Amino acid sequence: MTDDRTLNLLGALVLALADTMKTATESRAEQGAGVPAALITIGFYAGESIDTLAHTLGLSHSATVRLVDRLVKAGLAVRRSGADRRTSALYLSRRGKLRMGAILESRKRVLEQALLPLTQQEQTLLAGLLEKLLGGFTRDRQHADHICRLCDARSCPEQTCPVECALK
Amino acid sequence: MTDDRTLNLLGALVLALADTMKTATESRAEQGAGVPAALITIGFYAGESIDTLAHTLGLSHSATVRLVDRLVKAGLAVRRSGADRRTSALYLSRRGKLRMGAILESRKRVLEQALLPLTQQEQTLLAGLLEKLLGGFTRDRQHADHICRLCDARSCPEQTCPVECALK
DNA sequence: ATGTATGTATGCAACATGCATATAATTGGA
DNA sequence: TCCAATTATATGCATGTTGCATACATACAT
Repeated sequence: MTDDRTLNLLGALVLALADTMKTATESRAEQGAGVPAALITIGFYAGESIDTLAHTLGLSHSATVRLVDRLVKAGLAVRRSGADRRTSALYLSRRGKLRMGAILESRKRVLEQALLPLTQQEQTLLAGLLEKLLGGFTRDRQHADHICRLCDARSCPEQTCPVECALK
Repeated sequence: MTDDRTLNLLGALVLALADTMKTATESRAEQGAGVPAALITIGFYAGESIDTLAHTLGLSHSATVRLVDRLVKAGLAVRRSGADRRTSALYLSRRGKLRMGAILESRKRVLEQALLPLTQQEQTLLAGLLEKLLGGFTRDRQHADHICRLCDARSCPEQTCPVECALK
């Protein structure tokens, strides 16, 4: 039995922050909506296939092919030959890595700014609640990857990530 | 000085919940992305102009005109004459009100489900933190409307809404 | 009265997307 | 060894939403 007002508060914050993150990260991207998540995913999972990327992004296969086309054309990513001769292995170029860094930085600033109203103590408290929420929310492997598609994996060890841990 | 991991947790939850809310509300809408917010906004602010709606939705004027066209064509909304002879006043039809109810219901279910891992106490705690975050995040009138564009105004009195209160 | 601002509508081009389909490569069985 | 089913990628096509520039009507101010 949840207070309806709490629902609205959560819904509103989620919407507001997601909007702002979207704007901030896409302004650094220049090639459309899926780009930030694509760069970050490829960056952290170098050598990934297009198919895997498609699942993480939640796009159709064809949409992902075009997205990769755009990244390659913009000099941000490269297709190399993968394990199979069917599969391409995706990597970020030097430029792509820089872009990825800028996107992560941009996202970080938005979240830092959002957390300013909370004291250190309150932030720790919030982190605990978020862990529980994320743990309960995660459905499966694919969903987990999708949820974490914009995360900065450098500051989020898998062993303690509530999304990862929910799978075990 | 915020822990980087806390940032990721917040970013991940925000992304995950926003995605799910988007999917849930749009599956009830049938005419594209802006529709849920449009129906809810028109529903709670009957007689609103297209221009005002555009600002709340964060769309260009022309995009909003087409959106309203679609709503009208689908029998969900009607254009009536407003204060001016320039301005149209937007209202929901009977069908539109039903649709709005379904969208709100859908959103509510997602948020309720998400909050299940928390005890009653923890939910109250979270609500307090969310109030602070929302209060600090809100920039101005227009931003406030944008943030609350999917809220169920029936369960969120203006006097205590942190987004509203941040403006004063 | 006349020029400026406001609200709405439309022509146009750009762009991302999904579906259906094509092609190439791998795998597993007969 | 060969053929069918599966897997991975790529492309033609249609659809749908968007913003920009522009047009038009109405309101307002000087």
